Amino acid sequence: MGQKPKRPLAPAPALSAQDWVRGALRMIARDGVAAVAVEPLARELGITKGSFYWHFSSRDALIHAALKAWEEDQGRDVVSRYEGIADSRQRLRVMMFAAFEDEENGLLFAALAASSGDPRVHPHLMRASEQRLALGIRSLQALGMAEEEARRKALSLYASYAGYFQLLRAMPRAVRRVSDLSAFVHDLVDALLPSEP
Amino acid sequence: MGQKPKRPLAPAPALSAQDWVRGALRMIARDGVAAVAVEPLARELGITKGSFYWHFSSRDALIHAALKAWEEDQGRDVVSRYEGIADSRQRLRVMMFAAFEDEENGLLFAALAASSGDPRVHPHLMRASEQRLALGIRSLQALGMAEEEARRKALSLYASYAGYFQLLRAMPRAVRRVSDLSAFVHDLVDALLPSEP
DNA sequence: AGATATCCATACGGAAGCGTATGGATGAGG
DNA sequence: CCTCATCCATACGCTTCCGTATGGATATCT
Repeated sequence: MGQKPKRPLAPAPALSAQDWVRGALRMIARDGVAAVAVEPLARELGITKGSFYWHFSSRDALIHAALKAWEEDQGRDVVSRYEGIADSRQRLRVMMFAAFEDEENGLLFAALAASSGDPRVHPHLMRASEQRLALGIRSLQALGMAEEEARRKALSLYASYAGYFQLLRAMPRAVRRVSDLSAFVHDLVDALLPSEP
Repeated sequence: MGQKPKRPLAPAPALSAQDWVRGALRMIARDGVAAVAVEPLARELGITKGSFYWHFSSRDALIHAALKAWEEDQGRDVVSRYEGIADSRQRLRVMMFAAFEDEENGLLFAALAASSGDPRVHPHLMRASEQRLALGIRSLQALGMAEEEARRKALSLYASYAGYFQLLRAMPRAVRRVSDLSAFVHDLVDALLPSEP
């Protein structure tokens, strides 16, 4: 007697570094990068710091791992899913609809953008954004748009995306009661893309 | 001798609560609401906590004062500057241009939106946003737009605003090298507002 | 069974910030 | 000159978190 194993009965599946990374991403999505703290996260996972410092050398290492995982995800998506679509107009439409419909990713993006002041976040956010912007600009130019205008329009589209999820994160109810999402995106795309040839 | 008055010679102008509020707003604009800390801010002002706790009862009181000041500023601007313009199309154009051109306010808005998870920020951000959105919706309806569409378009405009400054805050150089601001806003307004009658 | 590697608990020291307590400095009024 | 209100400095206890040290538990291999 006198045992106090804390963990009920199961022999504890042993947490992996992945589990910590996923937890960190959850915390980022909820409260931003600055809120990623070792002890609170350990409590959330029902474990102690002892585990954490076995898997990671420091809090910074965890944050970097989480951001790296995020950036790789984004890159994979953009390249694999959209680069392949030949028709530029169609590619842009698909990109926009997919972007707006993936709420989880959109809210995570908003959380990272909210933490853009953090020097650990900045480079990852930068690369992901420039990749998307570049793809948008190329697509618009392929539709016969001059470079300057293509840059402006691509920025408009990207700002709309960023702002939408920023607002959704800040005041979900106010945004959702505005209207149907697909009608919203439809309007947006119709307004910002050049009309069909 | 042996005096160490720290403050050079002038008899110290005596800091006001206003000074602390302004400092808090600077810190918010730079690093978000969570970064508003008493001791660092005191150091920034070349003074100590002793002063702070004479003017304010707590850190929270300072934050609330700063947010209140911000909201009142916003409200005053919207009401006085734009409510008076009779022509709806013109009012919308003026609002958008003024909003995009006021970089300081835009970046402060972005910083507050980035801190939207903070329960102290939320109500203020909410009221300011709903006021602007409502004005946008009314203006668009006055142009003959149906309510549903007006809501969507107003949200598009507001999301563009929010996203633009979020991106400007996150990656100023990347955004600025996209193009001329006024051309950007011109494009945006032309795309999202109904064409002239 | 004994040894080794893996994974985690606990306890500690140190940093940073909040809020309080207390007293010093300065200026205005009597 | 003395007093009192205003404004600030300093020192303290408290909390939260980081990172380290150390040992315990469990599983696997031999």
